[in-house]
Amino acid sequence: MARQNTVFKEAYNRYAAALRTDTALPSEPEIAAQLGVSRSTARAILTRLSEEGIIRWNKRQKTVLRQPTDRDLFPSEETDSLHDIIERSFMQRILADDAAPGMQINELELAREIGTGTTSVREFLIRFSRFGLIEKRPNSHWTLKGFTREFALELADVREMFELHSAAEFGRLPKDNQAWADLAAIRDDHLAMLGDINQRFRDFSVLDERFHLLIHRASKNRFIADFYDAIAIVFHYHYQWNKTAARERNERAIHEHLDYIAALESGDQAAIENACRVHLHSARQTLLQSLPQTVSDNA
Amino acid sequence: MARQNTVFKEAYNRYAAALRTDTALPSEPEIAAQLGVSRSTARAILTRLSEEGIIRWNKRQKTVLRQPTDRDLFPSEETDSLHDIIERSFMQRILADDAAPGMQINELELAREIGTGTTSVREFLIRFSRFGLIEKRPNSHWTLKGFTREFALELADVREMFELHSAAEFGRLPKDNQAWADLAAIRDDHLAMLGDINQRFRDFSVLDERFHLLIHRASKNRFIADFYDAIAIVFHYHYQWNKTAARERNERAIHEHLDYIAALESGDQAAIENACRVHLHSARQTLLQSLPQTVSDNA
DNA sequence: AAAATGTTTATTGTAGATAAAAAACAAAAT
DNA sequence: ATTTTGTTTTTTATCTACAATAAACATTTT
Repeated sequence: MARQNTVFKEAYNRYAAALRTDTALPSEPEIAAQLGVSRSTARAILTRLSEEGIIRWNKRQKTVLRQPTDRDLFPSEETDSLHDIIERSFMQRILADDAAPGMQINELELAREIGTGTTSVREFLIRFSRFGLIEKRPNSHWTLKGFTREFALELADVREMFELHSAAEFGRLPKDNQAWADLAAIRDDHLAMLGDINQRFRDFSVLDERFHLLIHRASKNRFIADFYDAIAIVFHYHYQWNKTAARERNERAIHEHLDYIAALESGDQAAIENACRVHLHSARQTLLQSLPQTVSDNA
Repeated sequence: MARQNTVFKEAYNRYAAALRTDTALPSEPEIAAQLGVSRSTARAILTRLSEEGIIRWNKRQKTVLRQPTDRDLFPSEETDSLHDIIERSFMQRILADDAAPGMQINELELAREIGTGTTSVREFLIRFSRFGLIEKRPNSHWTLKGFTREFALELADVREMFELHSAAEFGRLPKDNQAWADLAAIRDDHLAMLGDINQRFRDFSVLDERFHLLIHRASKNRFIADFYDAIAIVFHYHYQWNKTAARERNERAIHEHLDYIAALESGDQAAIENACRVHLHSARQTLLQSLPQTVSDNA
C-alpha cells in the first residue's frame, strides 16, 4: 500500500453526515471548497455517494435521494490520518510509567508496533523533536529526554517571556480590533463556566487554550505561534493524564483569567504585566505538580 | 544506492591526514573515539589504510609505513554528508534573486536538481521548517515565506527576549564558573581583532557567533539553544551574501561587544540589560539593512 | 464569456528494500 | 580481570516505486 485514502474517507463522512434528503447539491468546486479538499477528492465523494444510491448525480443535477445512515459511513479507525495515529501512539508511550528519561527510541520497533512504515515514523520524530522532548545523535538512535522537571522549567520560562510580550502587544491593539470582541466573548464564557463550575470544570482546558491562543496571536510572531503549538501539545496530553484536584485548580485559573482580562481591557501596561505574571506563576506550579514525582523532587 | 559511505570517507581523510611515519597507532576503540565514529567504521579505515600500504596492521601492531599524500585522500565532493549538500543547495536557491516570497517548493524538482532521492529532501524541509522560512500546506506543496522584513523583525524580537534573559542569567553565574574564563578569552580576541581591524574584519562573524553562543549557554534552556541555531543559520548564509560596509559595521559591533562584556563582568544587572539592548538594537538594524530592498520598504 | 464538468498530468505520502554505520556478542591477548 | 580484536546482529539513512491527492488542461453547458 502506498497511501491510505484517509482524506477521502474523512471528507466523505463529513459530507455524508450533513446531507438532507431532497436537497440539491452545489457545484463541484464549491463542494471541494466547503470540505477543504481538492475537486478530485470531491468528485470521488460524489461518485461513491452516487454508487451507494445516496444521491442521483447527472452532471449539474445532484439530488439527495436518502439520508445516509451510520452504516454508510467509514469506521473511525479508517479516517484518522497516519500522522495523528502515530502521534497518539507515541505520546501514550512516552507518558507511560516505564518510559524513563534516557531511554532509546527505535524507529523500526515503533513502526512495527504502530503498524506503519519507518519513513512515516522518522518524519514524525523529526517534526516532534522541536518540542524538546526527544533528541537524536546523528547516525544513531533517538533518546527520550522526557517530561522532567528541567523540561517543565525551561518550557515555563520561555512561555513567560513570550506571553508577557504578547500581552503587552495585546494591550496596545486599537480598540476597534476584532481581538477585543473575541476577548469579551471569552470573558463571558469564563463567567458562564464559573456559574456551573461543578459540572463543567473538565471543559476548562479547551477554554484555556482558546484564551492563550488569542493573546499570542496579538504578537504576530511566527516563533511565538510555533512555540505555542508545543505548549498546546504538552498540555493536551498532560491534562488527560493528571486529574488530581482538577476542580480547585481550574476554578482558581478561571479567576486569574478574569483578572487578567480585566487588566487587558484597562489598557494599563503595569496592570497587564502584573496579572500575566500572577497567572503564569500559578500555571508553572500546576505543571510542576503534575510531573511524575521522584524521590529527589522536594522543591 | 541505499546510502553513501560519507562518514567513512570523511573520517578516513581526517585520520590519514594526521598520520606520521613510523608511529604506532592506538587500539581500535581509541581510534573510534578520537574520530567520533563507531569501531566498525574505524576498522574500515584501518582496513583501507592497510590495503593502500599506508600502514602495516597485524592485530595490535599498527605501524605507519608512509605519509599519505593528497592522492590517497577522497575528493571533497565525496565526503560531504547528504544533509549538508542539500542545505547548501537549498539556501543558495532561496537566497537567489529570483526566489520571491510565496513561491512554491517542489520536492521532486529539488531532489532531481540536487541529484538525490525525495525522502532526503522531504526530511530536510521538515527539519528546516522550524526556522520559519518555509511553510507547508498538508497534502500540498511547501511555500517559501522568504527573508522578508516581517521575518527579520520577528526573529529580532525573539532574539531580544532570549538574549536579555540569558545575559541576566550570565550575570548571576558564580565567579568560579568556567564561563567567566571563556568570556575573558573572548574579550581578548576582540581586542586582538580590533588592533588589526583592517585585515581581520572578515573573521568577525565567527567571533560573533562564539560570543552569543557563550551567553545563551548560561540560560541552560533547550528552547533558547534551539532558537539560536536558527539565528546562526540565517546569519551564516546572510553574511556571505551581504558584504556592504562590512568593516565599519563589524568594528562598531566589536566596540558594542566590549561594552557588553564589561557590563557582564561588573555584575550590575541594570548595566547588563542596557548594554545588551544597545547591541541588539544595532544588530537588528544591520539585519534589516541587509534585506533585499523592495519599493515599499521605506522605513 | 464565465462557470461547470470531464480528463489528464504532476506531486505528495507511504511502504519496502538495501548498503552503511552502530551496537552487541564472542574469542583472544595482555 | 580487563582490554583488545574478530564476528555477527541490529538499526539507521536513503533510494525507488506507486496509490492518493492536488492541480492543470480541455470540453461542455449555462
